[in-house]
Amino acid sequence: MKPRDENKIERIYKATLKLVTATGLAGITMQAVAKEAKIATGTLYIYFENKESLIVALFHECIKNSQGIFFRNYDINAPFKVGFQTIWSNVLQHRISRFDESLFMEQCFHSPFIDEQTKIEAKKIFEPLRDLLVRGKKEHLIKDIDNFWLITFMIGNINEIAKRANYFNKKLSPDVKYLNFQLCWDGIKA
Amino acid sequence: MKPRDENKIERIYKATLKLVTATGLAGITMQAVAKEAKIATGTLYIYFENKESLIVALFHECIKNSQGIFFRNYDINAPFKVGFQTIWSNVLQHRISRFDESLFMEQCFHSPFIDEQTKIEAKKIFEPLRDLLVRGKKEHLIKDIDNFWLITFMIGNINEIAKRANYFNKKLSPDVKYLNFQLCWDGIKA
DNA sequence: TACTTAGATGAATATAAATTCATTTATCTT
DNA sequence: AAGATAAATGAATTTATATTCATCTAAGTA
Repeated sequence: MKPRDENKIERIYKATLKLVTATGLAGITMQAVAKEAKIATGTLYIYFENKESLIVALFHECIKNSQGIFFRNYDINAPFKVGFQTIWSNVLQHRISRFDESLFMEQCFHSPFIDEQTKIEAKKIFEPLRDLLVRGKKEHLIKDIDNFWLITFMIGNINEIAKRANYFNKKLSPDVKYLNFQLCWDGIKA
Repeated sequence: MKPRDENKIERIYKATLKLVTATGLAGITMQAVAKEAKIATGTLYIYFENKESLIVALFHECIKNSQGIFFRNYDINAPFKVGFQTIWSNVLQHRISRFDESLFMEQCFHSPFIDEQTKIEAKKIFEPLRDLLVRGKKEHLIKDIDNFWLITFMIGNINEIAKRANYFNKKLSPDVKYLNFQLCWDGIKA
């Protein structure tokens, strides 16, 4: 038998992300994906049952990728601010280096493809961050505000940096990253 | 001759926004819009040349609506913090009360429907805010950081509050608004 | 009141996109 | 090396969606 070309799924994902970045979820077609991935349209259906399952599979892949990055080098025993800054940097790093995946996930959240249950699952990524924030409040290092709003503040901040950096083609030097972190930190600190 | 029912355009816009909120730009069809607006599909084409021009027209309508709200009650001669808080509140108010419009505009930015020139035009809304921030820096009230990042910080903050408030069905009481403004203000203040 | 004009309708048509499938190709097994 | 098996292809088919148009309706005008 002929074995599968195991790079093909990767190629299909890449192609889909590229097209979604260019034209949005509304603009992609299976033919365009196939062409971009340099395979025949029929081949898509060997790897994915249909368009919806391609998108759902890619969504889960993106979630998995982000999990691997968000808590990299995060030491639960490090001082609060160190841990917080590590996660902040990781999430920003993720949004920048995998901008197309971030955009794709965001569009999926408001599409007919992803069901409610999946959305709820996807939110659980941030559990360790919640624990850290509780600790920060106990240690009186940050404002005593509901985690919900602290995370809203932090994530909103990071998402917009990534979006506008990408959109306006801004380079995120260490200085610029530091300055942005400072805005976020001064906001939440006690 | 039979006159146009001038409420019809409004009904079509409402229907489109409702559907985009529910299923994203990727999910809408002209038939669904017509059904939601309780008119015949053919009637859509009396008011709009085609699907694209419906979306483009609605996009411009949304931009216009936001302009009217962002600088309401904004007094250019008021103290810096007052002016800043007025704009912050207005933008948040807009994002909340016209959440569907905000979502629609955001999706349009990454869709095949809106061209580059239109996107650039749409960004000009915030001009008066830029002037205010320059003044705040001159008066040493806020950090001496490029406007680009200050606006990124402020808008990212507001957008995420609106999104998560909507998504998790959170009520934004004056207390919660104040607490969120405090996070933003402590971030940018000198 | 009869006539004219433009809006409204929704079934019919055109177009575009998703999906299938007969055929070809590549690799493995014996 | 021949046969078996599954991948790959892309044209053909099906399905979905955009758009048109013959017909009807309502309001204005003479």
